[in-house]
Amino acid sequence: MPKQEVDPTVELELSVDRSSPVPLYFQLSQQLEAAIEHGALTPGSLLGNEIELAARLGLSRPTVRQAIQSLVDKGLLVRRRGVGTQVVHSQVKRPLELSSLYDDLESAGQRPATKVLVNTVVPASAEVAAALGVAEDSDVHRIERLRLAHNEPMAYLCNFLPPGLLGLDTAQLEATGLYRLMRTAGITLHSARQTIGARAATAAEAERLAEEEGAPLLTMQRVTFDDTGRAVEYGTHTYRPSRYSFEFQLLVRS
Amino acid sequence: MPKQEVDPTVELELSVDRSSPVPLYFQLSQQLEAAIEHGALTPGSLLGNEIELAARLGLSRPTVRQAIQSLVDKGLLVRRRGVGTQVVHSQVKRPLELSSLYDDLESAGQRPATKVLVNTVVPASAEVAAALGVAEDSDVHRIERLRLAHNEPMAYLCNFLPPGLLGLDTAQLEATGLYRLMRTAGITLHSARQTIGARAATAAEAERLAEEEGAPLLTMQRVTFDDTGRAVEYGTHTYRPSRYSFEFQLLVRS
DNA sequence: GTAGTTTGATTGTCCGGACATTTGCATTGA
DNA sequence: TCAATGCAAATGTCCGGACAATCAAACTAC
Repeated sequence: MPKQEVDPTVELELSVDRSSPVPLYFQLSQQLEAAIEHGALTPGSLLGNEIELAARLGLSRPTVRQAIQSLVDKGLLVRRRGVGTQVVHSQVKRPLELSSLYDDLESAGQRPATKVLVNTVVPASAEVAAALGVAEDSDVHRIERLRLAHNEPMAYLCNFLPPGLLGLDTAQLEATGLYRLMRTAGITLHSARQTIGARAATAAEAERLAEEEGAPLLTMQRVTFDDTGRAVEYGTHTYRPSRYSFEFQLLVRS
Repeated sequence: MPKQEVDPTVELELSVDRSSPVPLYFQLSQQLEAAIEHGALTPGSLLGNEIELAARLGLSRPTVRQAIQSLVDKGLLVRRRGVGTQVVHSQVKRPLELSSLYDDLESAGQRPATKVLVNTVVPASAEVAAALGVAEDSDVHRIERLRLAHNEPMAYLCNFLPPGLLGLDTAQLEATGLYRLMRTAGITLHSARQTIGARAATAAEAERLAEEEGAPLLTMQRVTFDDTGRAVEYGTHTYRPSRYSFEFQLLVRS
């Protein structure tokens, strides 16, 4: 007699609230994600078939599929036709997201500090104009900031923004990150194009970051677009590699 | 009389082949993507409502939605309830994918060359064992390669693989990339955890890459997992920043 | 004229079903 | 014993419909 595989979801307390305004598929996917997170669904275990799961919850199969699919897109589950849906052996933290350095540091418990060096309006150089898609020599905001952690400089951030998009208050910039300001101003961030590289520090850069001239620096350039396709920010950042590196998770598009 | 907005999809020749084995939603999404790619669907234009589109193609609305959704996930379209579906103002190239340096170079028309320096089996160090999830001192493959473009060294790649996963033929490694070898060996890549940083070159590193000691180097470490959650590769790479930088597109998870 | 209201258009969610395709396992046959 | 066949299970694809939520524009009232 073959070993009877126990369906883990049977023991799981799954339920949906039909009177709630939050979509049913979302309620389900959140519960499944939580179960995976705290180990109720162990990696590698099968996730019992969709039909029965739908029946037990009183949902339709498309709704259950939508919930499962969202977790597959997050990389938490793997589906195999003819086999079933499996929980991926973790290691999955979170995919690379469009996050600000500020948020990264804050979630790492570093209590970042920001010092605004420059907050002014300048004519756009050719490089900035091309990145933001505005006319050369037209007005753009220029912000230069120094990001500190534990009172040590960590990164030098130079950003350009198109005019009239955002009220750029120096006090607010020191209290939070630029991305958070943009979001609260009603800008829907959509995508960004990034380049990460390295180079030797110039004398000016070295001074700002308390490094020596010629020391290796990690560099990042980014143009960010909102959901209408407008470029809303162009940034040129330099990081001290001893204090910061880019860490992220990628999923294979299949 | 208000200006009559012309629905761009009306002029588009969309059609599906029901006898084809390729899914209908996929046929549609490919045609839409192609139309966006070569400009038949201009950025910012509305993509006429789903219901009518479905009717015109003789498809059901869920099928059309599935096609549209896949393009939304790729960042090519934006949906707004009560408004419609818009083509994103381009700038979108491709999202960050789990690609090999080899493929990157090849698609840039650089005809990369690879020189295998080391291809052997060694006992796993603590670091390697932790990354691959194997016992310390157990056997692992070790590969060291030098990647060249235009006869100039560009990157030094050091990789560790668990044993028995792959036949590692030196000739094959020089002819193509490691990732392509893994895929053709039937390994389904799923996700990877990466760290990108910078540091000064040691004397040995400088010699390998034809740089000077202390010159800035771009570094990348990566652990790759297949869809069963096994770690299938751990790599430590160093790049010459004058020859290579990481360039990619991110989408905001919403 | 301006502010608030209605209304039409469009996507979001959800249902219940049908059949196809793939996989793994058990059975059968040589 | 081993290979080929058949079967059951699971996900993949697709349909047609229903109602809800949201947004923008037209409309109305002041």
